[in-house]
Amino acid sequence: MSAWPAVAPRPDLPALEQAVLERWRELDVFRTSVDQRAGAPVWSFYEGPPTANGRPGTHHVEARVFKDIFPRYRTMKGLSVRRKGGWDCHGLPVELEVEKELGLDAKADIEAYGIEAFNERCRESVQRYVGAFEELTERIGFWIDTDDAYWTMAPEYVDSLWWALKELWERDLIFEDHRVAPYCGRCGTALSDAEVSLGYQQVDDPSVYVRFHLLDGALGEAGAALAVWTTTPWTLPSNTACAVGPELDYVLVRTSGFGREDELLVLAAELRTDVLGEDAEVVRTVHPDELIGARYRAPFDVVTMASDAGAHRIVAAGFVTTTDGSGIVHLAPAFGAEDLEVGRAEGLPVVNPVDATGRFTQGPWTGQFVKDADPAIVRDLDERGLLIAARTYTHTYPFCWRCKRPLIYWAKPSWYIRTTARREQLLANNAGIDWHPEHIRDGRFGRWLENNVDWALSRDRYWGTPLPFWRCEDCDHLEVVESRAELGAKAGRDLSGLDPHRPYVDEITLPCPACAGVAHRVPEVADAWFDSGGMPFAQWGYPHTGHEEFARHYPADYICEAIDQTRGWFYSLLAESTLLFGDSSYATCACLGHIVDEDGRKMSKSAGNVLDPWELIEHHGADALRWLMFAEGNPWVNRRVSHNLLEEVVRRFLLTVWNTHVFFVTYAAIDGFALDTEPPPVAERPASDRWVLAELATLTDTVDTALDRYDVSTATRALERFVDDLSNWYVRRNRRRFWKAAGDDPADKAAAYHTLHTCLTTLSQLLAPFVPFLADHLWQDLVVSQDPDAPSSVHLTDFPTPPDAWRDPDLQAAMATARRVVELGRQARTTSAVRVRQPLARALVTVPDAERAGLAGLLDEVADELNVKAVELSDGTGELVQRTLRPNFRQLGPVFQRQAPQVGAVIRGLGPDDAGRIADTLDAEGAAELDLDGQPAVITADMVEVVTAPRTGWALASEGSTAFALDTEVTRQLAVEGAARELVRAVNDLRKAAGLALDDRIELVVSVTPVELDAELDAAGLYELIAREVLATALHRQPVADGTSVPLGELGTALLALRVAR
RNA sequence: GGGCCAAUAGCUCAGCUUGGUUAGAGCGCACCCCUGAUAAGGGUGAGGUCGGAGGUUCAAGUCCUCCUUGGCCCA
Repeated sequence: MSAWPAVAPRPDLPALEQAVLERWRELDVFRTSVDQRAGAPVWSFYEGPPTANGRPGTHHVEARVFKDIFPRYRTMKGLSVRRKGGWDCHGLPVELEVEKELGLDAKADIEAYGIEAFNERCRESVQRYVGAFEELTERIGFWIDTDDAYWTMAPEYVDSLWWALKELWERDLIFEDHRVAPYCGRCGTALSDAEVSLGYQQVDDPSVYVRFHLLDGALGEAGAALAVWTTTPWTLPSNTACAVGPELDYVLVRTSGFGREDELLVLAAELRTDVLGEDAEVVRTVHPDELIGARYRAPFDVVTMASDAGAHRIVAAGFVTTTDGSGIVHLAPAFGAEDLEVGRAEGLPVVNPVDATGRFTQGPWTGQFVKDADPAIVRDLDERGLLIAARTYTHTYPFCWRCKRPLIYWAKPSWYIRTTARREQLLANNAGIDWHPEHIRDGRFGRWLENNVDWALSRDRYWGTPLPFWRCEDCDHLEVVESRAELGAKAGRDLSGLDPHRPYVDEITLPCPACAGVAHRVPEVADAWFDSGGMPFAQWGYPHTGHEEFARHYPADYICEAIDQTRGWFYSLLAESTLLFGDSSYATCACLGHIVDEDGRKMSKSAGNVLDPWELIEHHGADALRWLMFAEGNPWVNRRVSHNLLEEVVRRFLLTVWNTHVFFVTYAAIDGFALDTEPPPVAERPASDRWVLAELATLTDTVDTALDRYDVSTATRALERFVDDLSNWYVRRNRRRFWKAAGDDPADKAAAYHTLHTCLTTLSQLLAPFVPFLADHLWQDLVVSQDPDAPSSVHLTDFPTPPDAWRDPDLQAAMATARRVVELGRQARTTSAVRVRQPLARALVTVPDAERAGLAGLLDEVADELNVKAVELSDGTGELVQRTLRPNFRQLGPVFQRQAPQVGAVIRGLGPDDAGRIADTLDAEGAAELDLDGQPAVITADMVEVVTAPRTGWALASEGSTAFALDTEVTRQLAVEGAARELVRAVNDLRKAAGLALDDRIELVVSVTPVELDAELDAAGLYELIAREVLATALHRQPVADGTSVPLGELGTALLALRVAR
């Protein structure tokens, strides 16, 4: 048998973790843990990788530890859980990072720099940050195979995406159409939402109200005009329709003072005075139905339309509101997303007289930047008598974050995935996903799917998956390829070594199969979310390779990301798998809340409250950070992280585990306890052993069930409670069993050691998925150090299954009662000011009937804890107790309804005599009659709880129907015993002050005065007790020359001296 | 403007799906104890109109409606 390891009373957790990491590396524990489950049923996990475009932050730790815990748990449960890593490599964030490094400012700059060189820099940037992620990943104990990781920029990965795109194309699920996007004319590029949000400014814009003369119906005949509002006069020449709200109220008003006398205008009733002032006279209300379909005269005719059929009429649109404007919205489908949407539904033409630099291409303002043309356009309207009013409007408007120029919303041709064609299936698949939290399904994600619009697939960028679309420059025929192999075949040369990125793919041309023309690749790349959503198949290179792996791992049992991925990864995964395979690519999805700072604020660079994960880990350790993530608050809502919270985790939880562990190992070493000794049968162990094992069994069930349901909160709460029970009840109550002389009761001692060892090793296994470092360290100390044949790491063990012999719910309930009684006893001690070290003679306890039998077996435990010689359990009747009744509303309520509160009051108000009488009646007959304001009311036994309490005049503490009465009389004999206890304490103080080891033996010299006290201590055998307690091999009652004085209150004084025994 | 989430003790959070009359824990605070887990440990106590207003019910922190504040997402 091997020696127990040395354990530090105060551990350096980060250093301990480093040592564990070192051993994991040496023994290749991660790989072993996966490999030893080869052949077991597969539990599939997909890594939704971070985009490697910046250093990892604390929020990455959150997602990554939640991705770690469940695979670890499932592995311990015996499943085969492959952990294939991955890296998202493409996308605008990467490009922006590189642009910043290179000092580039616009697409023109990038093209001047060269796409080839630029993309090379993007590739390098990704690789650089991947390194940073790999480091952190290892340090936090996230077991993911980064050597086996997929990279979305890998040619094979891109091949898979091309296959998917061709598949969608052949199913008619991809099309090209106009798309309105925020656009910077100077930079020549559309901006992403993220970029747009960088550049909002508050500005004054023109706010103009314009007359659109009606041509149809009664209103047209009367010469009425629509009052139309816009803040972008430059879009008016492109007007194709006006929108009204079908639910809004409109009025026809007669007004003067806006350049015309007695004119008739139509606008929203609610906005009449805002637009026209108090003087406008309402002629009549106008129902929207009267407006919808009516034609009006266009404000400009300077722009040519392909066809003006159906244009310049009034349409209905739900988005029209009365928060500002006139309630009549001018529509220019080329310059507004909503405009375009309505325009499509209504079959309106898209009129776009603006080029890619943001300048007019038609009309009198040709060549001008559109926003600069606003004043001239307003002047023109005024000159033609169409201007009602020109005001200013203060609002936030997006500006280009690079060049500070105002953005315009501008329609440009884009590629779409026709997700709307599969909307019902998307919804059905979503309904089958096990969301955590549940509300995501019908809330954020479900709503979003219900309002699904086609997926805007293309980006006019450089570092992305190039769309595999080759278009003939002559006949517009589109050729889509599913791989580099197919591309090579069509191009007639070997392209197997082609880097499928720009600019290389752009250089490939194909002969058009439809005509004699040449097909060039379209310039766009794919939205990087298409890459991410394709990982279920593309990570294996499917369908070109990896059929078997794909089949084995599709769909994922579990994925996890923060809530901001609902419209990102969660959507792209679901959309692609639904469109390609018909089902969802994931069964369970955990959706984490964000990490915020100590004050609940979002962490951001500008607020200066970003916490570097490395700093947190170096201070407190990865386990502390992990436990905080799992245990602090609800994972689905925003949670706080701070040094203070981490310190608390360490103190409250990790160190409590550690202290218990240290206690065990310290005494096991002193005693030479060996694991290979036969453990006493559980049934033969003392009650507290059986109790703690029963609690351990319950804990194991709780943690198992909770993890099975992805519920870390329940699991961590149960673990925290058990650790507290183990440390502050089991160990504290049973300390003496570990240090008492071995000869006294070897079976009891063995029971104690085996019980605590079982608790700690099982705890180590239960903790393994949560705090893998500390758990494995415990395992080394407790198991590996003793048994070279044991699994070399806790992570290679099976999740524990408690034997039925441990289970004992009755004992658990009894101990709960005992502990409640102890609490009351302490309360009684405190109020009576008799310290616990002073023994007392007796106490009387009352508990509810149901708990009496259980408590009876634990009275010694209670007596010992409270230092009372005898704790008696009252039988609830007789002279010593009085009874009162408490109403049980759960039973009373349904029977007495309105009278329930009254009945309850009567029950509560009964004096001890009446209550006792009724309790007896209930006991005998099961029912009793109460007087309810002269009316009889019959109650049954289940409607009341009988509360008994001692009436002895002793110090009393009670709670609910449990009461504790303490006889506080200190007799001379008890006082002398108290003095002996005092001496034990004093000697142990001296031992400690002298720096003695726990098992050093001493010789003790004592001189107690007065002599009567000395004689009493001797007569009661208390000197022997003292000697035993302080490990004195000899106790000399003789004068002490230079001793330590110990006051013994009114009883006398003692002088003490000690030396180490030889 | 729409959607979702949150609001419980000074602070951080449980409890709400299943309504029951004394709403819990940790930290902090006050007082105390222990001294063989000791640069640890333990106890007792104070502290809460459960964000606000209505409603349903014999009974609401818990269910419903509206509102306020904050966060996230979308327009």
